Amino acid sequence: MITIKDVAKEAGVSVATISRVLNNKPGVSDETREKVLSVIKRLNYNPNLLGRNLRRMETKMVLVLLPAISNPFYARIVKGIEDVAQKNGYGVMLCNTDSDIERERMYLELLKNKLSDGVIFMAPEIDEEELNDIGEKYAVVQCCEYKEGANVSHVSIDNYKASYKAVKHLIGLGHKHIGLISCKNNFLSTKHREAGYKKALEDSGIEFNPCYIRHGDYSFKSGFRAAHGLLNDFKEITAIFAISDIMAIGAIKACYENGLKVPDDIAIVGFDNISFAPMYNPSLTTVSQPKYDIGCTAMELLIKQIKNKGGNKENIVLEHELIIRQSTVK
Amino acid sequence: MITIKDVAKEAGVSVATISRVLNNKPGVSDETREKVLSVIKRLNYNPNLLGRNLRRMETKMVLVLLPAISNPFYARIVKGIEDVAQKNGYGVMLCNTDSDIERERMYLELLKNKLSDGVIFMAPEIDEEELNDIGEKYAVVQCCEYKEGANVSHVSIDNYKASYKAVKHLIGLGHKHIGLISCKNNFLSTKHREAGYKKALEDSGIEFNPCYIRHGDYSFKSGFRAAHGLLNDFKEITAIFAISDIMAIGAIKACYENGLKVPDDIAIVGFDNISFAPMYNPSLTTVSQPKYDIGCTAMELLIKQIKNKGGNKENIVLEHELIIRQSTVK
DNA sequence: TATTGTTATGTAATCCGTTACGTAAATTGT
DNA sequence: ACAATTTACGTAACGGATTACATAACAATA
Repeated sequence: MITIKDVAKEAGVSVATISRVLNNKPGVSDETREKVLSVIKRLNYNPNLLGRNLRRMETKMVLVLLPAISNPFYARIVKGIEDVAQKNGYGVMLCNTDSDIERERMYLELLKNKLSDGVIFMAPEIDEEELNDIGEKYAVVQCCEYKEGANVSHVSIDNYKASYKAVKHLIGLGHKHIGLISCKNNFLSTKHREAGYKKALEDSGIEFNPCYIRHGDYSFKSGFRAAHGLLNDFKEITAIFAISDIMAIGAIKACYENGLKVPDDIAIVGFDNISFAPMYNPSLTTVSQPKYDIGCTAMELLIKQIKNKGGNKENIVLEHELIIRQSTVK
Repeated sequence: MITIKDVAKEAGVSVATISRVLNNKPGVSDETREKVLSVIKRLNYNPNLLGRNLRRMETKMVLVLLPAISNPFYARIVKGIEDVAQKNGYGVMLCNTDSDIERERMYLELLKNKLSDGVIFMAPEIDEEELNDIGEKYAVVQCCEYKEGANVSHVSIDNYKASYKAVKHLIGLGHKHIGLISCKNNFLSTKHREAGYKKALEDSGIEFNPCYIRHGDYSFKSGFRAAHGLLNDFKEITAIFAISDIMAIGAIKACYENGLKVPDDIAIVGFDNISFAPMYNPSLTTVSQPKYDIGCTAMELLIKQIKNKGGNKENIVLEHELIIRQSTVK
């Protein structure tokens, strides 16, 4: 392997000069600089970042922990993160936690072991306390999903308002019996979306029926089953709001298999506006999160923290938007 | 920051002993070992891997370069890669290249700079020569998509046979005018899938009509447009084969918007069996690749190369399967 | 001419953990 | 009881790049 020493010897200068050239530092004559550069090229030298990183005690790498890359919801967010990262000279490592706390902890080792300068959680599995501990020592940002108690920055939308708006849309179309497909988990977004659903009903003088809520796990199948159950048990239901697009799509599929047409017989609203939402048949009415901006903002917060050695915690709420498509209106 | 020296001082032993305990090496008495472990826990010490990696000249990290994490096709493959990696003590960094050769090169620096022990390409943008150069010095595996000329291992299916089988399925259902939605790119898979299409027609005595081929870019929209064009220009077409599921889904959507029912009026076949294929309405007939196994195999090959310092190039072809769903048969 | 400042470059310490080698003590064998 | 072996540890070199500090050459100023 070629090291900085080899280059120094070949160019007839010291390693310090090579280092200065590599890092574009002043104090090197143009002549020497060019000679060094040509030797670097000739020897095909690549600086060993393990050495540099050890010395500088930084890696210019950040960790992004996501429950599943298969979830299309994250794609645009990650794009935002990557674009900002690249602009600032950072690399991004995406890591799948599979919503498994052990895997999450395993990847967090990369942070503790100095192999990464900071971390963005898409949906932390660890609890408030652990998150807090990490947040005290390292640069951490939560993105979309977050733990309320933890003193750790986050970027998200107002899920309560968004959900409220989605259900109000259905009510505005004349629906009075509206099912909800939610999830059994501790996510704050879930709690807020359920609360928004209830508030919208209440504000419109519609009585809340707890039996109209079914629980899935964000999967297509769970959405399918939940909708199937709702439609069988409550013939009066004419609309369903699902707290994720994938479950909403499962619900549409269930409607069709039950001989019901969407939106003619049943209206469906999802949440997230994943890339498949406009592709589906019928295309899906849903709440759009400004995913790209969320990603950009999260990365910007993280970089700020890295630079300030962990200072400034901030919480940022971005605007959502209801996108009306075929699944509620012809 | 707490270093190995602090731990050594606190435990009253030398750094060598700490290191031996950290790495489970022999030559430490049980008593000392326990004392060291308790100090490590008490001080909340995390070894700095930058030091270790520099000394060992390895990182136990591998790079996975994929064109877009938003493409659901890669999800299961990545899962396979990760599972095998974890079993062998490797971490996986996923990196989005956006099919951008510069971004790809940027991430390849991580390999050249020793921040990663090897790389798996999902679809290399760099040409044969560059790939060859990298393959000579580093551990490299190509996964699914590959460059034929490069002397670099790959894992894939037989796209020619798979495509042949898909088109034969349509012919077996009585279709004689079959459109093809392909892509304009240099992927070998594309070439092979087109060739399989032609061969299937030929073997069944159906004349190949070059106008029946339209080109997309793997996107939903491009599939939509291609199908739209085909249906408008050639009323006799009763079936369409798309070389990717997403384009096939675009095609289905186009059919519905043209007032044609799938599969009653038009049969559609896709390729890849992404997670959305069974969810779609109608569910999509498609060619399934053993994605999880492909991922596992690729990672196994890579680990073998890392251990053998770049030796043994291997090419492995895994079996595909045609999955028949609603889009071709009621 | 003596002094000060500037520029280009080199020397060596440093970052943290690993490991080859050395040593002293304990154990075994005869 | 003595030599040979084993065990448990320590010392210091090492990996590659960075950087504080030192130095030498030269120019500018008084």
